[in-house]
Amino acid sequence: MPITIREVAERAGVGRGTVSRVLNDSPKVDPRTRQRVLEVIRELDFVPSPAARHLSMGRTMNIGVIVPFLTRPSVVERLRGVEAALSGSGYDMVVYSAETVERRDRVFRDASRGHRVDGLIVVSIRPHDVEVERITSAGLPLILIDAYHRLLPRVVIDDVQGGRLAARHLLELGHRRIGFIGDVPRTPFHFVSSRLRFQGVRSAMAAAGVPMDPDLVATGAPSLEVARELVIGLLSNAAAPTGLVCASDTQALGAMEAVRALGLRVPEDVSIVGYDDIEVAGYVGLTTVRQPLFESGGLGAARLLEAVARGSIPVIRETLPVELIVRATTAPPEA
Amino acid sequence: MPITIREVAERAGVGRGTVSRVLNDSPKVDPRTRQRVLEVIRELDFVPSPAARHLSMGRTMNIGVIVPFLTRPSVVERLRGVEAALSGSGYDMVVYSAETVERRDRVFRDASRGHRVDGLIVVSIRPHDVEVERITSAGLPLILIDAYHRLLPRVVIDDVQGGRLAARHLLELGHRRIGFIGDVPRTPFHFVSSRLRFQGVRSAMAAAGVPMDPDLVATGAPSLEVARELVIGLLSNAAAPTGLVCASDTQALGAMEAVRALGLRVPEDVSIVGYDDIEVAGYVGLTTVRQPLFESGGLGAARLLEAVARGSIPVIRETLPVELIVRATTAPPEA
DNA sequence: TAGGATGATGGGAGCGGTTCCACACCGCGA
DNA sequence: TCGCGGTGTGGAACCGCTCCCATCATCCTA
Repeated sequence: MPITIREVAERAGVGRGTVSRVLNDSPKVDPRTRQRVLEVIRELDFVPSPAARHLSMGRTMNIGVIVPFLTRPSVVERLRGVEAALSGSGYDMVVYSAETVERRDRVFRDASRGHRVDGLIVVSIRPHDVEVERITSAGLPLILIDAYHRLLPRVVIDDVQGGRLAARHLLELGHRRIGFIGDVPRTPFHFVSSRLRFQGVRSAMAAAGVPMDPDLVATGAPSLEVARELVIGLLSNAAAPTGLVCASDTQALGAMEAVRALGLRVPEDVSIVGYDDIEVAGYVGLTTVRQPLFESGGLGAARLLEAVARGSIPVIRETLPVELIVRATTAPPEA
Repeated sequence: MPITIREVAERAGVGRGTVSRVLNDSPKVDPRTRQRVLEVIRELDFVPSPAARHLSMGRTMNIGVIVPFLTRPSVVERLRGVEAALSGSGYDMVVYSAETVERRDRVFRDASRGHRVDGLIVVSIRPHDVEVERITSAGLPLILIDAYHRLLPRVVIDDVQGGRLAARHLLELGHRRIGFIGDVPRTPFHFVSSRLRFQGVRSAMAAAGVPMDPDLVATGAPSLEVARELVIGLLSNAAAPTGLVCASDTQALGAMEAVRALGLRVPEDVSIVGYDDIEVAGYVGLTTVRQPLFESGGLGAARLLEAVARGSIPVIRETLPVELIVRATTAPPEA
């Protein structure tokens, strides 16, 4: 049975209120008394019960993080950022993972109902209006990372710019027939990054006065295998693309495999640009767009903590920049 | 201000005790009363406060998970398994990440002191004896995943067998000069899997009557780059290995890069076996050892939940099997 | 019809903290 | 010497729930 504040008080010969005051370092405690209490606390290895503290203060010292598939490296990286920012703040990180569509809704209810957490971070998922309504009306601070909602604060990464950089790079190399491999347009989670990246590609093309051929755009589940099949389809086309922008490195790897499967070469026959800069990207020499994933998680968490401390809703709409990493999968088109 | 049990009781015209009984579906409640209470609960969208519940029951409904680097895909995969097993159990998952050595100790203290969690899962880290002592004497159920301690229950994967399978595969192909690329022997986290895998390699070699050349063993940080340098060193040797077993796929990728950097070919000049079967392994055709990572997390969490329910310590020492996935990076040695 | 067994219920106590109020004690000036 | 304000302090009340005990209604049996 763990030590309670009462035993500390007895042992130190003071009242429970005084111990509490020491714990919350309230100013009105005699230095000598404080010293004595602190000694007893150390001696007994006393740690106040979070549950009791929460009950009387109405705060839980938990921050909830709702994430989609932990299989996505980008999600994990953001989660790491959140964890790093939370660590040392006194807040614990409670992870709610919405791996499947059915779990999505339950996770939102679990996380936002009752008094489970003091604040909520939602990564890469767009909450429904009713969820937003419930959460905000419950006074629960909420921040989105890599997601958009007109009523909510967010930290996002400049996906449009990322797509633009990728396409512009190919254009500058001299490519004209540029394709795009993206995520399916409408997912139950409302992932939007792929769409935004595509938007960036289009805008770069438009700026360069190069028409975008809709036949060179293909979407599907963001797996290596699906991407490979999509790209095989594109390349079998009469007017095949000479350059491809992919919405993720995983898909870019699939694209590379497709090119090779057709007996073609990267970058001589087809240039490929990925997105994410995952570890193997460097290994295979993939030209890609790097995003500050870790930082986005950290920034979101930091802003949320401020809001929780102030008891207000976070105010931030920040867009972090991306960076093009040129490696070996892009080159001027032959012929 | 959220609804409390008192308001539900008033509105339903019953006592608080009765509402509590309904919530915990205790048998002794008249069906009609229960019905009425449930209606009011739904009507008011009432959710009992976890903090209050915890305080009076002495349970927090939190399970703590201590993990090392979330950058390791294997750790994330196990975490997914834990999360899946916890989901729907009513328990929330609190993640403590020990990214750095300094944080390691603090994380253990945070997680085990006070009444923060009802049970603890430690992934891939070996707790110190004093930590074990403190946690168990506090009556906190604890289970290790991918780690060993003589006093603690565990779920591990058969690393020795994995190493053995990998080496045996190379031996059967006719290799005799077999090397090993592993993790540094002593890390602050006490990672042991690399060592066990090496042990398996040795035992397979011994069983086949093939001597193991200590010059063909190299260890270093488990990154692609470090592995590449190590392998370049090995291959520059007078009597270079024809086959390599690597303690992780990441290292195997580094090894492949090294082989190529030296103008040699995989598998014609050097056969390579990885470990983990991460996503890109299939992509690059890496022969590797697949382990039930997700399952190990799930099994550990399930056993812990049972123990928490029974109020006892978990009793399990389970070793899960591995599987060799033969792809394109292994072949009989030339010459 | 009285008495006992049984089942359903109300409500007090307690979980371990925080907060607030009352009070003891101090030094001060009148 | 007395009264005053300020400072530290002890302890009651409370946070929202569970648990347990006492109470009461009901039904069965002698």
